[in-house]
Amino acid sequence: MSLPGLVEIPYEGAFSLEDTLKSGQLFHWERAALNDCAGYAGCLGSRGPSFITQTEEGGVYGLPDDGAVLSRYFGLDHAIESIHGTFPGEDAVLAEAIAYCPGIRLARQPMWECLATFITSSLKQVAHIRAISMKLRSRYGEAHELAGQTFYSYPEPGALARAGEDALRECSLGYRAKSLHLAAEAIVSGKFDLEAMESEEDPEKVMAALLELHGVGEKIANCVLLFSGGFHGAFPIDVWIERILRENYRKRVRGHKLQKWAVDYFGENAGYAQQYLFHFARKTL
DNA sequence: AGTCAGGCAACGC
DNA sequence: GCGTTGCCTGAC
Repeated sequence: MSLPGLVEIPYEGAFSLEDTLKSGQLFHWERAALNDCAGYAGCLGSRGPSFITQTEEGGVYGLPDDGAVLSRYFGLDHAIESIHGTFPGEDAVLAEAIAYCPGIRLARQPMWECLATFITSSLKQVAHIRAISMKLRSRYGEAHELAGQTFYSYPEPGALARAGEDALRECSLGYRAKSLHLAAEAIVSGKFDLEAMESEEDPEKVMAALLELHGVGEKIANCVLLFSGGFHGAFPIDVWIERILRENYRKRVRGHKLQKWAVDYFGENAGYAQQYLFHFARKTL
């Protein structure tokens, strides 16, 4: 099957576009229709809008380019079966979480967009994170047209640095405005070398650089490693993960000890396990 | 009206 | 190291 004007994006294993978009990594994709085909559209970093859709049979189709950009962005190049092979053998909880939502993928977002979005996420719920992202985009990003709708790219660090903390506060950011503004300035000044960090292969180095930023702690840094850096061993612990580790895995420790246990126990793809468990916990606990 | 939410930094011990 | 507290905002 093919869809007019769209490129098919191949993948192996389970994939659900809907579940991936709802899984707490990506906050700005919007429903859109292209050539009478219903799907989702959004900007990747500072690029113009992309479009993606999934048929009932599971086929994934998108624009623009040859699909390689979208494939990488949505983790369609991940070998899910072999990732599952690295999980602990006997784990009924994880098995149930995977069965609950088998099609979730770890995205690979542009680093600045990911970092900035998670800086604004602290003590916020998904709907609000989304509202903040959209407001920042429409105010400081660049407008692009697709199929009669307007989509905004995520603002460049320079745009947010110039805007200033007080202006950012007007986007419902509260105390997060300071952190976001400082992060933007750190990138503009080169204090945080975004380009170097995007291509850095050692997660420890990226982690160390991220923790230097005001407003970035272990949780947000791990989110950036996992959702942008492609380091699938990173294991962000938020209240939901902590809850499921406590209630279903009987773990009573917290902080670094819990972090170390999780990484050791779930293994090299602990972050994928985290993503299944997170979604499962959010729906069932 | 008060509580609480998908963290963090600053401070006290 | 560990625990506590204040922080903006919106939803209930």
